[in-house]
Amino acid sequence: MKHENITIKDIARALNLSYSTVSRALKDSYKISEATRQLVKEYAEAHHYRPNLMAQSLKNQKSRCIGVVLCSIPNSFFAEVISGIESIAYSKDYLLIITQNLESYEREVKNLENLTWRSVDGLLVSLSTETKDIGHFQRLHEQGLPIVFFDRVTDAIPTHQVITDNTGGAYKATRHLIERGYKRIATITSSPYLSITRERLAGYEQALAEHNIPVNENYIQYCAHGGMIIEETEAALNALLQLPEPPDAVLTASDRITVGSYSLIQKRGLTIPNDIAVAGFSNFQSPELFNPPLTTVRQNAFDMGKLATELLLQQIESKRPVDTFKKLVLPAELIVRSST
Amino acid sequence: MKHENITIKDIARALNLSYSTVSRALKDSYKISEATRQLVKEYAEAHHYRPNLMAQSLKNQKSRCIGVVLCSIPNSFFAEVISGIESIAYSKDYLLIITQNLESYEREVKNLENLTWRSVDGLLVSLSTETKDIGHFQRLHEQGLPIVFFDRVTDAIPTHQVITDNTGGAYKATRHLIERGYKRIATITSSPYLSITRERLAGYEQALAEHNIPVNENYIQYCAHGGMIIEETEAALNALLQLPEPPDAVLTASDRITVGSYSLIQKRGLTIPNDIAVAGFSNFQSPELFNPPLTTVRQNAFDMGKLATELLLQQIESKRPVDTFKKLVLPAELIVRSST
DNA sequence: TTGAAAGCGGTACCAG
DNA sequence: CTGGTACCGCTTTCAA
Repeated sequence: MKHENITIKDIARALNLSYSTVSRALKDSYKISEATRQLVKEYAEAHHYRPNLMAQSLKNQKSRCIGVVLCSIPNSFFAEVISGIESIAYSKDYLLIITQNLESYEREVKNLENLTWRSVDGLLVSLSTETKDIGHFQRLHEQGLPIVFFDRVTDAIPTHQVITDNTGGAYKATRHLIERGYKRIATITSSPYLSITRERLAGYEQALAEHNIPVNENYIQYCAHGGMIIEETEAALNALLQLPEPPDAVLTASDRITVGSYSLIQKRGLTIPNDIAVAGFSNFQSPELFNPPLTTVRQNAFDMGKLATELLLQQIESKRPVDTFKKLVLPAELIVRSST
Repeated sequence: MKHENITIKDIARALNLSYSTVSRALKDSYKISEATRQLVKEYAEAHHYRPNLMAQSLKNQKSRCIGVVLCSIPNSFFAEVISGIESIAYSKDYLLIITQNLESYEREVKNLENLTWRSVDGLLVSLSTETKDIGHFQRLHEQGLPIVFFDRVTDAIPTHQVITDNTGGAYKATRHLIERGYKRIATITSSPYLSITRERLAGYEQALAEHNIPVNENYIQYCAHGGMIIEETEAALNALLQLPEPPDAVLTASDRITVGSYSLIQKRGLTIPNDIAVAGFSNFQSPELFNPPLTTVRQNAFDMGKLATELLLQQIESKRPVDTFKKLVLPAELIVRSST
């Protein structure tokens, strides 16, 4: 009842052809007469023929599904990435299976099992903050499953990567703070396992080094779950403010840490930027509406999703195995507002 | 290479049984001896047997996919809804196909075609602002495809619905404005085609009526695309501010309209709430960080996604056709902050 | 209780 | 260039 869709057999019967001829005509296979091809195509068109994807999948061992592995869908950065992924996937008739792990290694593994069960044709992955061991991805990669990492990547698996110029972004923000005259610049960053943490820290340290400011280890605070748990951000902030020489500026290295810190600082009655300046990585839609307007390092999340998907589909559809991999680095944009 | 998964045939061969026996044993079919059932199940377990979903789909004409139709993935409200949908769908091994139409009727229709081609088992739908004619959904519904509408619903199709108490939310916000002493309360709302627009308008008018304030049609402005296009919000705001008696408060009826208005009002150099107060429907994560902190009507987006999905799956898996439909109404929460 | 076989809708090989 | 047929993995009648 639900799908009284026309099938190849219907066409064959109607046109007095064999199934195989119809199938070939539809796929523009080389050895087929122009006449039959025309005939079949016209009939198919007229009757709204759409190949049954389940049958195709079963036969071809391809599902035209791509799996997405990330920590949180409503996170503004990842929501934008998904939007970018959707734009490409959908235009190429690929289906998206989106999973979120809420920064849990266990859920990441479980989601991955589900995705492979669904026999996805490829994977777009941004690692969870808890993920130290990437064996689960390694195994799939060795079995030949195309994987593209984005944002939170790993170099342990040879694949395409799409990331932001995190080092450059952190560098620009830190240099900006230095130039504004701040002397004691701290940073609250994400899990030390993550590539983005290392990269952003590198930019932070590079800017300090260029201005002959020694790195003070006390000024570097980690949030094991990227600020998903507000208590983490609070602990980090407390640790900073309780120092004998508390920082006069802080670079926050993720969306949730940025917003969490902003809120916590204000709750403590401190004034931004007079008591402490804040610059943060954030893809919030309206940081200019914040009080005070927030200086942000913005990532191009939509394009990241698009590019990662393009690379993945390219690899999925490539005839011969891909063995040279690209690392795409998107620019990070520093937007100075009055919080610094 | 990629999927050296064990199949039913492998089990049958190993255990010297027929395919059909194995299949039945695995599904706890009634006529099967306890002994064989045990044997098969243990072997399957031990060898990590997972049924091939593509084969199952083809045979059962069920894809275990549900399609999601909405306007914009990164919109904070919908992103949260998706997160709720994911939480249920994934726990029940359903796959999610998410489409976004950017408030375009044409894209909505096109996406719907793609979804039905994918033979989804059911649909979760929130209409686009442009959608006046719902024939495309009607046809599918008549063919027996389960559909659940959420947020932006239609009464023209008998199905489950999950919505927010929009009328109550708008009523509470408007009453709050009246009680605060504002006299000329305007509203900028979404497309007149949408259920949420009508419902929110009803609440607005109810509050005015209860306080014997006549409705001034000039104080009601529509944004045809729900504020997705900033120019719409700007035009609406201009229309209000150019009135001989411009409003001293405004109720904004969607996330994007709220944020857009906030930004535009500030750009004009007006002070909130002194020059004009703002209360708005919004699921932004941190309206308390705004300048000034924003009074919001908040919806329970995550639960909306969860409930809608539960209703849909219930219907999909129900043996006999469902003919009584629920309309679930979630509470709207007014959170007063200093913008009013 | 179990087995054999048809079929879901395509694809691709082999013959002709 | 076209037709016949086996098969992808699973479900489900029909017989035994």
